[in-house]
Amino acid sequence: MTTMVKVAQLAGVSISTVSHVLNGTRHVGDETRQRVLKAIEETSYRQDALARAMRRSRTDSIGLIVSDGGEPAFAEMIRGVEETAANQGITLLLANSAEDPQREARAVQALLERRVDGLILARAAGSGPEALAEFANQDTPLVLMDRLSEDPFDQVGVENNAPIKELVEHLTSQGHERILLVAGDTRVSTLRERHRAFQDAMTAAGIPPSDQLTVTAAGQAESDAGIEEALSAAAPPTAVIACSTVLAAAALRRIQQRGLRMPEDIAFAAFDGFAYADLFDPQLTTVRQPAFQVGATAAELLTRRIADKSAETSIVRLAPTIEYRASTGPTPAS
Amino acid sequence: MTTMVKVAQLAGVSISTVSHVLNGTRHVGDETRQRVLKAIEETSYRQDALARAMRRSRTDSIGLIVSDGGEPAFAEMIRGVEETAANQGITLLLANSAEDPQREARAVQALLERRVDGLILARAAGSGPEALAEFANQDTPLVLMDRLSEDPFDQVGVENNAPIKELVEHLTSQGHERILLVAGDTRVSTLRERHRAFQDAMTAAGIPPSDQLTVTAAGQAESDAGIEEALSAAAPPTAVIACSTVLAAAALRRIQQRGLRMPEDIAFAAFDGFAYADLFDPQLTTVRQPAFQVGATAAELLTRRIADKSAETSIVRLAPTIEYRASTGPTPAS
DNA sequence: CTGAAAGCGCTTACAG
DNA sequence: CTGAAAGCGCTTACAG
Repeated sequence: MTTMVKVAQLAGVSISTVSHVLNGTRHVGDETRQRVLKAIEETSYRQDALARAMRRSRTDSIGLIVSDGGEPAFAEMIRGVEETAANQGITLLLANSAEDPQREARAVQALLERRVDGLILARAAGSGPEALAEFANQDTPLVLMDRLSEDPFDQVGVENNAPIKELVEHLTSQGHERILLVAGDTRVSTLRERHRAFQDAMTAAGIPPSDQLTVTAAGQAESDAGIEEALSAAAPPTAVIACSTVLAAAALRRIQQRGLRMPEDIAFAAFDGFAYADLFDPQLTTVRQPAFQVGATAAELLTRRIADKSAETSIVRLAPTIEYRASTGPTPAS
Repeated sequence: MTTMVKVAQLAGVSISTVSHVLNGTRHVGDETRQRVLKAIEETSYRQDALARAMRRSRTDSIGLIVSDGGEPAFAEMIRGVEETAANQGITLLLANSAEDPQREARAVQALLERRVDGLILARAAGSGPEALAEFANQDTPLVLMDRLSEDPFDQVGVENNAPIKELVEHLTSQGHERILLVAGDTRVSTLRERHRAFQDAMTAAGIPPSDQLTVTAAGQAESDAGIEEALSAAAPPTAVIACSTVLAAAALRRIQQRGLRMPEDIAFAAFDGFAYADLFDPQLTTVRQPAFQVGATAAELLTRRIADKSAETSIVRLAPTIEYRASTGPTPAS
């Protein structure tokens, strides 16, 4: 492998000069610079980012740990982070905790050992507060993505209250009173917020939320069972709101199995639904998250923080858009 | 930041000993080792992977460049690579070329500068052979993923011939003769292979493939126009095979717009279709790729190659499974 | 069983 | 306008 020493010898200069030509860190005489450039070319020299990072105490890399790389929304967030980082010459180190706090903890350690300049974290469902203790001392900046908390870090996620409220109002205005909420694992902050927003909106509509019409469950099997039970109750729901893609899929399967028509027998809406919700029949009402933008914003918050560790922490909530389609009946005028 | 020096001082040993305790590279007396461990604990020392990598000429990291992070199949491959790497203590550096050869070239350089131990590449559509020249000298191992080529590298992708052949036979056996192939950008090797397989299978069935019933196009708009033209022809197709998720979505939209019923008016099948193809109505026949497995295999091939640079190169083709559903009419006995 | 020292490939004051 | 040299934090022969 070619190093600066060889380049310097070939060009007849010192390695200082090679370094300065490479990085543009000080003026180099035109003729000298040409010789260096030529030597770089001839030796097909490539800078060693490791050695550079070690001297500069800066790697120009950031880490991203997602809680579920399989969810389409997270795939989009990853794209947003990557693109924003790449545009700034920053390399992305990616890890997936798969909702396992232990894997999350290992990933945090691995990335810190690699001296990332900062870290973006979408926490695993069961991840406790100790996971964040590491970052309290401000050595390595941390940005919380999607799954927010009360901790004093930069954060970016989506607004969960307003869309749920709007959805509930849309359904209740059509006369729905028995609305099933498939909320999933409420240890996850997004799902907890949506659950809470639902209860508030129902209460505001004068319909006390009932446990029979709320499915909260950590696992897939539990969710399935809960949905089945709710749909087969004596007074079944006339509408369903599912709080995530997987939950929506689970609910739709049960609805199809029972031969229920949407929206005649049961109205249906999903938070963060399917990539091609318009291709379903009936087309599905969906709360669409600006997932790419969430990732891009996380990367921006992080680079800002890296540049200025003493800046005020900011918490960004991006607004999802509700795409009304046939599965919830007539589209509201908007 | 704590370094080995501080730990060594605290424990009253040399940094050699600290290093050996940390890495288990030589025996250390039990009492000494305990003192070192205690000092590590007290100082909350964390190894510097950069310095370590520099000395060892090995980073325990690999790079992955995907051509389209937005495609669900690639998201799965990324997961497969990440999980396999993480299980071996290897960190993943991720880049997305977004089908842009220039971004791909930049990503390759960035990852090589970071001294990844090896690279997995799903090439961008328009990427030429010069992109691979870099790797001919065997310095950094390269594995080609999903989009294969004639070049002498380890490669992993899916078998494209057999599923297309089977699909065509399934359709022709039902009497379909005018089958539209939506092939997309045939500069992409997977799409080129599927296109070719289609022509072969049709010829074998005694139906000469026609240009009117083949849409090859690099861009979305072109594809849309081609599909529209084919569907509105005097002798429209009675069946459609779409070669990717985006192409399938484009075709389905046109089919829905025209109010065509599936499979009565037109049969439909997609290669690498939708995450929830069973939730569509009618349910969609889909060729499902083992995408996670493709990623996992890529990572395995790469680590094998890193361990033994002189091993025989291997080309792995994983078999997709065809999920027959209502959109292609009666399911074949299997 | 342990330590002193060289060196991985850079950047960056310091000096002229 | 340019160079000599220290040092980033480790690993690893070499020596005892």
